[in-house]
Amino acid sequence: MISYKDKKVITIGIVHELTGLSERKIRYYEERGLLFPERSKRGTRKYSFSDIELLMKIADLREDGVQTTEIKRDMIREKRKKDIRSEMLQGQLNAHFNRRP
Amino acid sequence: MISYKDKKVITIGIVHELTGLSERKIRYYEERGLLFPERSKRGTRKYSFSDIELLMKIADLREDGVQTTEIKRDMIREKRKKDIRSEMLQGQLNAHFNRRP
DNA sequence: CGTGTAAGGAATTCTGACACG
DNA sequence: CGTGTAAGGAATTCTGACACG
Repeated sequence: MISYKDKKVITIGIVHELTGLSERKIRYYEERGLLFPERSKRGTRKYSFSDIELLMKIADLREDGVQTTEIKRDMIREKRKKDIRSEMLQGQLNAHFNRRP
Repeated sequence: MISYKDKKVITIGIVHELTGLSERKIRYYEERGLLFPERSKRGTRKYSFSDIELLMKIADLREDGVQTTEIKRDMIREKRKKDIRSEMLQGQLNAHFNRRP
């Protein structure tokens, strides 16, 4: 289920090229818990294409004056909804095929 | 038709991490015309996931003693075949729908 | 709170070259 | 031919801090 889109391989300089965001901003949004780049052996941050898309969304929201705390809250809400939907789907599949989960 | 797989965004250090090939080898295969990374503004090489897959194939062939010249020749042959196939397909489509290309 | 900037160090990348085989 | 390595410079990245608002 994880493809190229989620592989963390892009350095912060390239992310800056791709998004136009300053490295300061990119690091700050991480500090606020909005995204989680991996680290290479020597400690440099590595981002995925998904991270880049997320950063663009964050940039849009920030332009509208939305604070990072609110952005984080919304992200958590959305994730919860998504988790519930996949739980329900899984439950229905179980009911049909397993009888006993 | 171009997706994340072909976007050139990965620095040589990460390519080395991912493939296990030395930077020397990676640059040399480029010198021999086997792959074509892009350059960032400041001149650092940028590779795609496709490039990484290609590098793994090259590494396998090199292990079998195949020279870079032969590898290049084979790659050109394959590309030609592929081009011909898509030309033929295009021709058939034209014949069916256009009558006159 | 969100972002810029100067600071200093450590790690990265680049090129051209010499070495060996 | 294919690859390692030492060399020197330029660019990158990192962290912690101060500034402003």
